[in-house]
Amino acid sequence: MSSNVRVRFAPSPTGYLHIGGARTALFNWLFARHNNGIFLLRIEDTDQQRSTEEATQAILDSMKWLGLDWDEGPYYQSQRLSIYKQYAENLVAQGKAFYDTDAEGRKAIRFKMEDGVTEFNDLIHGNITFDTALIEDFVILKADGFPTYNFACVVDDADMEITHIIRGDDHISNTPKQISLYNAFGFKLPEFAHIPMILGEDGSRLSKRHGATSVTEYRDKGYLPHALVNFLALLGWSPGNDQEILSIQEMIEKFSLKRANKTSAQFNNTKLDWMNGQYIKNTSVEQLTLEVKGFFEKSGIDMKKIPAVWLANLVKLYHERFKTFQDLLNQTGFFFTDAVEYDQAAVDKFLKKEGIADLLKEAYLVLSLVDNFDKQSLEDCLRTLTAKIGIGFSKVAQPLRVAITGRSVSAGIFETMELLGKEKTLKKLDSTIVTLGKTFESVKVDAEPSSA
RNA sequence: GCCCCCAUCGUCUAGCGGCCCAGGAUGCCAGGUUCUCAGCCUGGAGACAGGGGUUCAAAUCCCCUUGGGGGUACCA
Repeated sequence: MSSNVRVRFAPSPTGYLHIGGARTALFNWLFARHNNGIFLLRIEDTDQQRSTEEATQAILDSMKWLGLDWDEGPYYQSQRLSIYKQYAENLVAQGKAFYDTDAEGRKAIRFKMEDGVTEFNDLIHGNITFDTALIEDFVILKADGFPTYNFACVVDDADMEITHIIRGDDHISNTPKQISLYNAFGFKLPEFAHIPMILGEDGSRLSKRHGATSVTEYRDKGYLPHALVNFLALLGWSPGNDQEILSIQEMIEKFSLKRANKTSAQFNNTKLDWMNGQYIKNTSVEQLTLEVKGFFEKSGIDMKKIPAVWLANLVKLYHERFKTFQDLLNQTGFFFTDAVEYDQAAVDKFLKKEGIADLLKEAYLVLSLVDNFDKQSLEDCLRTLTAKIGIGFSKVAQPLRVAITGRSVSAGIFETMELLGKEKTLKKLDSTIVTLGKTFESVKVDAEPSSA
């Protein structure tokens, strides 16, 4: 069943789609889908200086990545110049607008603001009143023949029969101008819903200095689009119960402007990370493996030599341990290199002890004798070793972990060795034993070469 | 400066006059599981910006103050 609801997302292509814009797009999209209405996309490229094709493409890509599909458009305002001109001249003919030349000699058309009171009922804020005497006659058609935002917006929204204007509340103060325009033309007024803005983590306006602010950056850092959508949906809206993880379908079913907030929200990367982790845990290993492959490839790892089964095992081992694909890459980088990159703190804590080299050599020896290099055999092997020496298991597990992975933190040591394989495990271990003798000064070890 | 919007734990929020000495999530702290971390489980600390009203009763309604955000362009 369709309805007459028609909404739009109308970004200006002067930069990437940022988080705030994405949330506005999402609310429009959810509103349209919930009401079986139409969601259309309109590119407001009326600023010839700042609009770029790259930005337009980035916005379209971001929308697609997020899954925000549109039913009409994208329409480009730059292709509708004659329409705006016609409407503007019509206003001049009616005496509601006039030509004006500024100090720089630029000739533009200005709209005559009538003194009075403009009041409208915002779907989110309720009644909002403005004294239009405080608003000056504003330009509607610039000297370059392009319309200004307020003008093009009204002409298009009326022409495209937009029923609900859902946009950031930074547009509240534009609304009286637009309403005056609607009235001047005799257009039917749409409903207005001004949703709060998204602020940076420090509560100030979201800007580049807050780190990642564009949708593409989140994509490139290995976030899942649904997680971002879910997170964004909960910024300024809630389903009314304690549910935080919602499928797209659930969001559509439950979405309502009545449950949208008036208060601006601060973007919180930490919670986004948690949510992305939740989505990763709820995504199958098969699916993740596919995406991880693509992500690792883009990150410069030669995946052609990596068997699919092996990668799936890696993903399985880290399934509950990583929050983003970038995070996974950071944690598992050592699997893809021969050299061991040491974390200094880990070395200081676990390798700079007397007798460590000997202990690792013993470990090397027994490990080299393990035929089936699987986690069970490895566990039996190492537990036997520590029992024989008479030390706690962690006394060997940690040095071994640092020796092989370079860090004090990793997935289970047996699983890690199994996945790494006997050859590479021994190679890394040997490399550490050698390094211990050479450069980890303050450690007294014999200069004899490590056994192989 | 002027105009507009907003105000519940650090953060995201539930709450729409009594069910709230305020619930959930995240983050943080502690304990458990354990080869480390993560995860998971259990517990804990943590908020109605301040001041006036209205009312038998206010986080919820009104006013003021303060704080934050937005606008004031031939930007959108």
